[in-house]
Amino acid sequence: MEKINLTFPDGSVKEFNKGVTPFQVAESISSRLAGDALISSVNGVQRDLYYAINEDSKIAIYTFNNKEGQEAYWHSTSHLMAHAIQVLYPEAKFGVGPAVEGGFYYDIDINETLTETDLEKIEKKMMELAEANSGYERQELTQKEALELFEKKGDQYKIELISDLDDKEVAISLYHEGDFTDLCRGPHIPGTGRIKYVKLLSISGSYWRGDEKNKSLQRIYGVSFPKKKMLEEHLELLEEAKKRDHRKLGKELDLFTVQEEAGAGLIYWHPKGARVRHEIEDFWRKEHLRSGYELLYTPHIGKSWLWETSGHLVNFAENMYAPMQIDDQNYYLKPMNCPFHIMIYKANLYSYRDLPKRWAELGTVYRYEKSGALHGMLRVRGFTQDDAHIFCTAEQMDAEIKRTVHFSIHMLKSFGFDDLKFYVATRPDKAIGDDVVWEQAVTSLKSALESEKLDYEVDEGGGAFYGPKIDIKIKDALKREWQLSTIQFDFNLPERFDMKYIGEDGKEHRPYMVHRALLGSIERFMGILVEHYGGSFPTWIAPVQVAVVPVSEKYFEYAEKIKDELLADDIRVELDYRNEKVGYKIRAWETQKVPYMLIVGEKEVEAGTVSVREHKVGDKGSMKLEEFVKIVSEEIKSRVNNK
RNA sequence: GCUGACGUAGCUCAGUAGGUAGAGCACUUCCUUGGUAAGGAAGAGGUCACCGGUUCAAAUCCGGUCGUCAGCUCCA
Repeated sequence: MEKINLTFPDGSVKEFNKGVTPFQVAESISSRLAGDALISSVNGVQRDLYYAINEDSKIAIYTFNNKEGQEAYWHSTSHLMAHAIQVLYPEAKFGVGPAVEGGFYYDIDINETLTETDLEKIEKKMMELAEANSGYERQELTQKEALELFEKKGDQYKIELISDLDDKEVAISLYHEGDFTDLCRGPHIPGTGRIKYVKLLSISGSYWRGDEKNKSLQRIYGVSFPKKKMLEEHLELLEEAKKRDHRKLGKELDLFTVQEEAGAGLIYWHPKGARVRHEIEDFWRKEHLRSGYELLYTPHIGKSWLWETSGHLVNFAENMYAPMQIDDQNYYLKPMNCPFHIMIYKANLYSYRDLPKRWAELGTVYRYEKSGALHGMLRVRGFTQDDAHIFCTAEQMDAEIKRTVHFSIHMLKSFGFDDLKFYVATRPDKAIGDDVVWEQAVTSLKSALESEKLDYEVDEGGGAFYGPKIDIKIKDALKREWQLSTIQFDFNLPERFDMKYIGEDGKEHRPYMVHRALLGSIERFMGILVEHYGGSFPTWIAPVQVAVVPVSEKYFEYAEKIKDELLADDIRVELDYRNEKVGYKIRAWETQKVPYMLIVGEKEVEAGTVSVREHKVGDKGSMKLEEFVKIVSEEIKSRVNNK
């Protein structure tokens, strides 16, 4: 028997018979691995477990514990779901059914509208089919053969997909599983029996190939796991996300509303939400001043000249609101702050000695968003960017980028976001500015991250048309990613507005320009903050920091004294005058997620103390008010986020 | 914007063989003055999102508008 050498991910090499399959390789390691193995990769190409290896190769075996294995598992489950649907709805036509983050989906075309009950039916059928434990068998064929097959089935979507493939470049493959056949690149898990726990989560519309001109299909989302506990944990996480939904908490904690009568996508900040916002903005301003920024205020509308010059009317028109006529001139509501900051720059002639200029503004902008895109505070039509523009010389560029990245990390961490991911987005297809400048700018962005020893991913072609950018995403308490910061080069505006500065040589030069937003928008940031903390804000940003709870009205006078002293110490305090028992009041403030309660009754009046109760923790015993003030003030001052 | 679902008191929700509305919480008043997650009683509160249609009669059926939700698309 001819032998081949297989190299494992850890670098070790083992000898096998030629034609060995990844499954046999797994078996040779342990029966447990063979049982858990889902797919493999041979020389970097993902393969089914029964793929015959005929030459020396690098091999890796994937189980559900690997991202690769998980994807295959979910992908195979989507086939199983399609299978079940075909059994239940023989007329069904199938679109695509990939694995996605957190599960899988399949787009199907059937005449009736599916409901939640139908999902249960499909789920049940899937489990039935899984028990049959049929294998996923691969078959390769030519484009012509594939077309004939699906024409016979009358599946126009698959026909369209196959027509776009080229069988000289890629193998066109089918996978058979029981009596279900699907066009699929693979690989798949060994058999349906591996699929143990399935939950179909939701159903919604989606266009064939994501194009709204195409027919709308029904998309069923689901998730599956090999172990019951995994499914339970996953569902718990979804449950937790629902509990933390900022729209729900926004209502419960009376932070904000969006009102139908007043307009979609427009946020009304209630007093409690406004207090949180005030804290965020106050901190933001102080930190910017400390970091060498100057603050600006600019108007909310501007003449069309501004937007013609900036190019917004050409490139951003679909997001701008219709103009209003003032003295026979067209004025537009601003979708961005940059032209205004540039106007301030142009009001003076600067020397290279004056640069860099770092100008920041909490600038409220309005953008038209499609009604279906609106979502609580996360996607709105009017929002306040924590915007800034940096104008500098070419020589200063690298240092400014580094400085901005540094500052951004500081800001995000200050709010308790410690898990950060960095992305560098490069030149998109339609872009202005020449390649050399783009190259320089991208290098500058990358080296800024590298010098800070920060890992980053490159988002090829993800830059704005006017320049490349660094995006920073955070992971919240539920491990969900949100993009917050963006740091963008701009090769466009300095040119269009003919900006200049006088260099050392006495001649005019074009300044470099960087746009940046660190928190993104205050509305969106607030929404994310609410979800991250599940409404239990750190004391320094909590709308109410302390609630004073008198045991009965006999102690109102003492309670008022306490309240006044806390107010004098700049602590946000409320006194509960309600004619209720302590238990009732404690429950009320606890559900309002107030960090501290001070219970005062006869004992406290006599001893001159307060009884402290901490949110989520409970009774902390009694102490002198001064002592409590010291503890809380320190907590606020050092902005403790995680207790 | 598109597809689908939904829109009943401040909030969470009941309410289909079409016969002009109900609960809990919250709110108001009274009783109670009570120690660490809901004391008791009474009361007030809704042109059932809006507009139009079918009908003797519409929260309920039909159409349109607005809005919300899940996605698609897009993004701070």
